[in-house]
Amino acid sequence: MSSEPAADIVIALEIDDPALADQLATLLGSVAGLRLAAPGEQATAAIVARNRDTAGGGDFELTPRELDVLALLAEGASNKMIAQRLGISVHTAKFHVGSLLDKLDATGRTDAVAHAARRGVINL
Amino acid sequence: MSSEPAADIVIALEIDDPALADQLATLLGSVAGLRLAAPGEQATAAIVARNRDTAGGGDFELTPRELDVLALLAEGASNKMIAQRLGISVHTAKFHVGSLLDKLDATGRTDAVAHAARRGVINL
DNA sequence: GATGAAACTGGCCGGATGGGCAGGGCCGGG
DNA sequence: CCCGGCCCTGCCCATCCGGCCAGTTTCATC
Repeated sequence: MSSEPAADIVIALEIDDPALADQLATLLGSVAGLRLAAPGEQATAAIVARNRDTAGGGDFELTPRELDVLALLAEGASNKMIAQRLGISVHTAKFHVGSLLDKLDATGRTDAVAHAARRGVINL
Repeated sequence: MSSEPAADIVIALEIDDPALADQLATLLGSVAGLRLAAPGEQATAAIVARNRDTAGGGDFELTPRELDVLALLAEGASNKMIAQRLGISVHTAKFHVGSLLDKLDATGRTDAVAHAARRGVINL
């Protein structure tokens, strides 16, 4: 293995705004001596948003009930647990989870909490 | 969408480590479409240190392979996807996920990524 | 050579998950 | 009054998940 004198600086993008994140990813992707972090990778530094601008594209509105199940989802709760905690039936829990997956554009509950955490909808 | 780079992205450096800050300043200073913020200037984004020292008591010893599947887990990947991405069988993927659940004290894969994110093992 | 850890693979099975279908009630805007 | 959104519930079904059993190889250490 060719050991370079200085390893690349690994930078994680923690930007809510998809457009801005994409711009930065493009700009930084071609910079030598610097590399974007893969999901889950330990980064040296992170880029965070500074000014809170109203997100134009990825704007979604979760209903109060959906926020409830999302919080429980982040705790690793099963549909049965969600139903018990919220005093609703398992079917309704699945119903809300389904809406969450749709609105968050997630393939599963794990992906849903990851996306929500990335966008700052929930706080892990 | 023809989005023209109307204005440069202004980035503030908020790094304690002078050496790292200097490196980043040098690297980013030569990137077109992006400039560093003047002192006190309103920045679009900020770069913060993500150097987490996990040394201490509660530190996990996840094997390299387990870190691989954990990263994919954070992307919402199914066992099948993990197997394909890693070039292993679904059984082995499930095996590693099982070890992960055990070591992270999680009840499921969703709980596992939440715990891992909370403890800084991964960054979403 | 033995011993252990890590990685890998297989089968089996109960339960959870996700998506589809179908309803219902409540409430506010047009 | 009717329509739409939100919330709730039921059933069916293919798939996935997690845990159990079993085995293999490779590698480093003793």
